[in-house]
Amino acid sequence: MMTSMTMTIKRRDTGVSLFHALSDDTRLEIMERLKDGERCVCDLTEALKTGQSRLSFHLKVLKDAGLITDRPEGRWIYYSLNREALEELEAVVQSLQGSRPRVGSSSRCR
Amino acid sequence: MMTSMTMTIKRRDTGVSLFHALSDDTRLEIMERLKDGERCVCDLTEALKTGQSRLSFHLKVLKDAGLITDRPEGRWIYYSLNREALEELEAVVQSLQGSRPRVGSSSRCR
DNA sequence: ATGAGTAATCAACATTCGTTGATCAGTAGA
DNA sequence: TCTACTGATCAACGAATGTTGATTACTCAT
Repeated sequence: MMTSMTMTIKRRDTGVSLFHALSDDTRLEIMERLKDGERCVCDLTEALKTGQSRLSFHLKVLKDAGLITDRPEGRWIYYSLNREALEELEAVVQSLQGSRPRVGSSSRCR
Repeated sequence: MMTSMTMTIKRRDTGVSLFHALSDDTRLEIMERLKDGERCVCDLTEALKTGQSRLSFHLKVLKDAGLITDRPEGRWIYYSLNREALEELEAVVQSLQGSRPRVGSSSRCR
């Protein structure tokens, strides 16, 4: 549990990698598609109408960030959302919203 | 108010630009600093111990994404968080978490 | 074993992003 | 007006990211 309102260095790193993974239209659309349940790469290729290696690249980015997981079955590989990573993401966002400015906390330049 | 669980194209675009703006350590640290209240560029330059043009570049990215606003006063410019953009961000994150997979919604490849 | 299907990886290339130092525009004070 | 100061913008460069087509590894069916 995170008690401090100040984001730790570790949490900032986590935030940077989560935000980076989501900072692409194709990857956000992949996340969208996975909300309904797991999907194999062939489904996604068809749904997104894109090349296989391109999709594979983006899946890797999401997987490396921990946002999705994969499960091989036969000759297919199924991808799913990782709900824990999304909770972590929400925590990062909330820590950005967290504190309210203290009265008189504005700096004064002279 | 967004009713559909499906992210619209517009919301995806918003998401991409918000996530991109936050996908950098320096920018996340700027957001951190602004949580306490508005700060002028000179304060931030000193706090982050970085060059002026570099900081200005990152402030512009955050501002273009709508995450911060600026207010000129005399020869200084004060930056603040834009709470609305943070709420928008939270909404995007929640829409990623939104639905639970329906039973039997997994695709089956044959 | 062979052939077809699925998906990861690689190399090459193009595009985008971040950094640096210089210049420019605006403001305040002498 | 002249000077000092703050901060945006620009050009040049290098680094990181995304795209494409080809290759590779693996599984399944025949």
